[in-house]
This record gives sequence, C-alpha cells and structure tokens, in this order.
Amino acid sequence: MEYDKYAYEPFAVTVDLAVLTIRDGALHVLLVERGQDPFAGHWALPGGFVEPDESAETAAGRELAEETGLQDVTGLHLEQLRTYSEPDRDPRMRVVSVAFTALLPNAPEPHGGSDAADARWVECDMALPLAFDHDRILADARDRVGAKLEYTCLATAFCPPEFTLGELRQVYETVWGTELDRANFRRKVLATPGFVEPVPGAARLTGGRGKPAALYRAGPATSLSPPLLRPSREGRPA
Amino acid sequence: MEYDKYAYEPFAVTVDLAVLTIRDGALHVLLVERGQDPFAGHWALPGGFVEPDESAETAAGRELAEETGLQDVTGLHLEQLRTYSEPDRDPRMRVVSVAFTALLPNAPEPHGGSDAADARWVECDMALPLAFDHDRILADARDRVGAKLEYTCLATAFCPPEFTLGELRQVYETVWGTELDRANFRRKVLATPGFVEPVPGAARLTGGRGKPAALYRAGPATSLSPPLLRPSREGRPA
DNA sequence: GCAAAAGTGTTACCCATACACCCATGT
DNA sequence: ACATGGGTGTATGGGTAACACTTTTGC
Repeated sequence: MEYDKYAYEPFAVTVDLAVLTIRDGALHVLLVERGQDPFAGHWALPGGFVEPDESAETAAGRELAEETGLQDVTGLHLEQLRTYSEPDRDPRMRVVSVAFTALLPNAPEPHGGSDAADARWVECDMALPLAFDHDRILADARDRVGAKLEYTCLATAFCPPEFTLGELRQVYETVWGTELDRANFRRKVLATPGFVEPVPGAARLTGGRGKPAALYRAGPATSLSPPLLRPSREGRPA
Repeated sequence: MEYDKYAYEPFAVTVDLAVLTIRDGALHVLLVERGQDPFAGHWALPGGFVEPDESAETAAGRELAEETGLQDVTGLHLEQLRTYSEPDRDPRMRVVSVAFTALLPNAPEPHGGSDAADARWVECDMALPLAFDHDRILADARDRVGAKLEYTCLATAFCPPEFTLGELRQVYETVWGTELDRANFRRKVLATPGFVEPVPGAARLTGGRGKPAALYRAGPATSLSPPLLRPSREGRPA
C-alpha cells in the first residue's frame, strides 16, 4: 500500500551536539559561530540535518567528526540526551532536534569546517547566551553528565587512554564543582571491579610537581554500584 | 529570509507511549491492536503523529488522553524516554518517533478509541512480540523505570493519591522483581524528607487481612539521596 | 628545605541488613 | 486460635568520612 508522505506539513529532523571536554580544570563546550540567519553571528552548539538514510546516532557521529576533525572516534562517548520539539524553536520551520552529549578526552583545536564560520572551545560558564534553545540543551547536558558520574564509569571518557587517579579525580571535581578526599576517592575507585585497570610499571608526573603517579586504563565496567555520591547534599523539606 | 521546506525528503514525527501500571502485582503495559498495515492485527504501543502546532510532549499527553479516556491527568507522570530514528523502522517512510514513558496509578479499562481496533492492558512479560521496534522501546522503558526507582521518588506515580507503605513497597518489588525487607523499607522511606507525607488519622485495610495501615500522600521531593539500591547486585569483571 | 602530589593507615560513625517481637484485624 | 500484614526495636557489619602520616619529585 502507498502512503501520502506529504499529507502533513514537513518536519525537519536535526541533531545538536553538546561536546564536552575538560581544559585547564574547567568544563568546556564546543561551539560554532553561525554564519547565516537566524542567529547569524551568535554562538550555537554544532549540529546539522539528519540525512534520509541516516539514524540520528549516525548523523551525530558524522557531525562530530566534521566539526572536530577527529577521525579516530575510539574511546569517544556519544549518547542521546533528549529531543527538543517546541513548535517555535526554529523560526524557519518545524525543526525537531535530537540532542546528543559527547565526551572527549583531549581537546584538539577545532577547525571551522562545513557551514560554521568559526568553531572553538568555550568554558561552559562563559557560554551563555546561545542561539535557539541551546542554552537549555547545554544545561540539560551538564545535569545529565553530572548525574551520570555518580552511578556510571563515565568519568574515564574525559581521560586519555592512560591516566592517573589524580586526573580521574579532577574530572569529578571539575564537573561537580566540589573537592573530594584523595584517599577515599582512591579506595573507592580501586574497590570497584572493572572501573580502572593498572598499567604495570608505568608512572607519570602530573603537573610537574609531586611524586610520579601510577597509570591506569579504563576497565570494562560501565555501572558503579554502590554509587559515588556527590558530597554536601543539603535537602530541606518544605 | 525564506527557506526551502521541501529540500529534503520529508520526515514524519510521531510519539510512542509506554504506559505502565501495576495490576495484580504485575507490571502491565497498555497496548493497541493495529487496524491497518503495516503490522495489521499485531499489538503495538499507542501513539500517533505530532501535529504541526504541537511539541512532542503535548502530542504525547493528547494521545494518552485519547487512548485511556483519562481527562484528569493529575498526578500522572509523563516523561520522555528517547528517540528512535533508524531509517527502516517504518516501511512506509521516514518516521522518527519520540518515545515517552507514562506511569498510571489505577488502571481504567481503555476504550479502543481513535484509530486503534482494540486496546487493553497486557502483562509486560507476555507482551512480546510487538510491531515495529516497540519491543525495544518497551524494554528501554522498563529499564529506565527500574533504574529511576533507585534514585527518584517516582514510585508514588504508580500509587493512588493516598496509599499505604505496603502498597509503595509492592511497587518496588513488582518493578524490580525482588523482595524488600518491610521494616527497613519503611524506615528508609520515612527518613527521606518529602518522599511521603502522612495523612493524619487515616487508615485502611489492605488485602482484607492484617492490621489497618496508615495512609500517606506523595511528598514534594523528587530525588532520593542517598538512593534506595536494588538488592543482590552481582557484578563480575571480565 | 619546602611545596606539592601520590600513596597508606587509622578511627569513628552512619546506615543498611537481618532478624525478633508485638499489634490489630478477618476467618 | 491462627494467619496475615502493619509497626517497632536492636545487634551486627560494611563502607564512608575525616584526618594523620610517609614517600617522591621539582624548585
């Protein structure tokens, strides 16, 4: 049987990417400067249209490679965040956007490829305001990542293939904006089977000072039970 | 500036609903029997097209009201699950579906409204196989709900406005498929500020036998910290 | 020597677990 | 009387928090 594809006003489907990384102890997001209206000259999250033969996931991976110039997407974490579909979120037409969160270990300088006038890393707290509803998408991405650090092994996605426990701890401290006790963090991570695996004999200096630290790789585990909870949860009932 | 809305092959955007409730101590899902191809005669999750002036959230609420006949959507939990966009998930055309999870306290018998030939509650474990990729959507919904019971106050969404702690505990036991210690569950819930609030002086018999139980209402809290973890977490690394 | 960061040890306390036990109700 | 489910008490153990201490490096 045939089906009238044009019975409805057409929808466009796009992907938007909240690409996060840690630079200089601060959470950064990849932004592009829009080259055309609407919001020409404003900063926005990278993204683009889903092609007819692509899933949103495929489109997100393609856009990410285009924007960052990364070909080795190994060890890269790409995850669907949620879908934004308010009728007026794009003044041109109905655009439904599937948003993704991507976590990068190292931060290669982006080359403003494809349709973006310019692309660069911006500290998250300095990023607002963004085009469209991208402020909200970025805020949702930060919430999600912060929450996921508690009960998943996601933190290693921010680290290079080999990392020290101090670097891993800095991931938590940066995303959560808190300080963690070194000793307790170490015990907790090492006590979780499959979270990290030691690299035998390897050690590296971190920050130029202090004792060289042992190196670890990400392990096969994905979930953290019991979870690693954020400190200072103050909850007062009404 | 104008924009060519028809430059791309058109996408259709739909919503699919995993409406869950608890009946007779088992998790049930609302299913409709499809009246036309593709998958005519098969069971599927309720859903439908997003109208031109609707967000996916609005469309999901409308579809839910249509399928269940519920007008008082008070105390109803409707939440975006994720978006399914594989190019071949619908043989007719490109259909991108935003899936939602809805939790209902009581289970009104659905009336097969709108375009559904029939609609009924089906025990989740008996539901497979479903049309399209709805098996996967339902599995994702069950995973999500089970996980959210751990660190949110979502369980009250399965309960009527006033409920006993035993009923609340049955929600956990049903969704998780485990048994929980009554005494410890009680202490845990009451120790979490804002999870439940007592209804002064009220009591009700549950199951006809035993001591009448005190009644509680859902409180203002939404998150559960520290979380209420599922028992028997056995994790073996590779 | 001093600062900085890694790594180890120790103690106290919280909290979850696992029970035992009493209470109120219907059959 | 007995079964059933609500409600309370309590001992034990594991894990986290908090802090002291040693080690190894660069300046």
